[in-house]
Amino acid sequence: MLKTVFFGTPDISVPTLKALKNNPQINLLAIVANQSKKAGRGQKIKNPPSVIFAQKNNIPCFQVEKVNSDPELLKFLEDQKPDLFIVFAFSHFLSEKLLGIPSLGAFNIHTSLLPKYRGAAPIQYALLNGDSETGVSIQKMVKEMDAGDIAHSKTVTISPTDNGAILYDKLKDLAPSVSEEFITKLLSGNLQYTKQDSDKISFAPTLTKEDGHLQFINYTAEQIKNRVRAFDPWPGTFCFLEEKRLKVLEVEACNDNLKPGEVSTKFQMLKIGCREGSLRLKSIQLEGKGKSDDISFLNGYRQEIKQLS
RNA sequence: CGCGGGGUGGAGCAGUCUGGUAGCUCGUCGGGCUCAUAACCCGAAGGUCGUUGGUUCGAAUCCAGCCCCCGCAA
Repeated sequence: MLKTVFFGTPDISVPTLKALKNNPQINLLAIVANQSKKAGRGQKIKNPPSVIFAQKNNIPCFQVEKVNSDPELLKFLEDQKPDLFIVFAFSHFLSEKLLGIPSLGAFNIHTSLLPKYRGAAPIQYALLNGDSETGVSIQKMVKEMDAGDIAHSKTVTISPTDNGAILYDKLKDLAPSVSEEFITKLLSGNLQYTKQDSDKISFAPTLTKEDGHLQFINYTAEQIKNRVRAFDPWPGTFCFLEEKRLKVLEVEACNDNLKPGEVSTKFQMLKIGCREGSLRLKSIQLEGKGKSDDISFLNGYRQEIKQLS
C-alpha cells in the first residue's frame, strides 16, 4: 500500500480523489486543502469540495493557509512518512523541502498536455487558442512550476462547441483514469519519464476579470469567439454599453459587413464588427438584469445602441 | 449587517419622484395584402403590477417587513 497524501481543493479534484480512496493499493493518509473561504452572495463560508469529501469519508484533513510552514501538517508528515504526494488543483507552491518528503516523490496532475500551458489556467488557454485537443498530464514536481518530467498523460479532443465548463468536465472525468494508470505503472516499476521539450513550452497565466473585457476592434471575430467560449463560465466576457457592463455569454459568427467597432441592430439582432469579420452577440446580460437573447434585449431596450466598448 | 440595481400579460421593458386599477416593442391566435418576406395593414386573447401588512376615499405608485433575481466586491 502506498501511503499517499492528496493536495487539492476544488471540485475538479474530487473524482480523482475518490478513485484514490477506492484504490486498494492506496492508503490515503490525509487530504490537504485551502482554507474555507467566504463565497457567493451573502458571503457565507463554504467548505471546499475536497474537504467535504474528507469529512464524509473520515479522512484526516488539513486546511492550511501556508502549506510550507503549517506546523500541524509538517508534524503529521514527519510522523506518517508518506510514500507519495498527489497534487491536483492546489493553489500553493510546495517548497523543495516538502517535495522531498514522500519517498516516491510528489506528482502533480495538470490539465493540459505539458509542456503546453504551464500555469493556472490551462483549460481556458487551450480554448482561447482554438486548439483541437488537450489532455491531462502527470508530472514529477520540481521547484519550477509545472516543469517536471512527464510521467503519464492522456489526450482528449476539443469540439468546436466546447466551452470552459464542458472542457473542465471532460478533464475532470479523464483525470481519475490518468491517475489510476499512473499508479499502476508506478507500482509495477514501468514508469518512464519524458522530459519537457523546451521549445514547446507555453504558459497559461492566471486570468483576471479584466481579461474578459472584449475588445472588438483589437481582435478578429474568431479570436473573440474563442475568448467567449474559453472564459465561460469563468472569468466571463463582457463589454460596456454606455457606462454599464454587458456580459457576453454567447456569440455567433455572421457575415455582415461591419467596420471594426460598428454596431448593427437590424432585424432585432445585435451585431458588431471586429478587427476582422463580425459577430452577433446572441446571448447577453446587462448589469442588474437577467440574461437574455439579443432579440428580447433589443425589444425592451429603449435607446439606440451606438457603441459597445 | 460589504456596495448597488431589480421583481409589471408568454419575452424584454416603460409607468413609481408629482397616488386615481396599466402602456410600449416583440411573441401568440384570427383575418387581410403581396410573386415573396425577419415586410406591411386590421382585429383578438392574455396581467391578483413578487409577497404580507400599514397610510389613504382610492396604491403598480407612499411606508415597513419578508421572499427571490442580478451587477460589483471577495
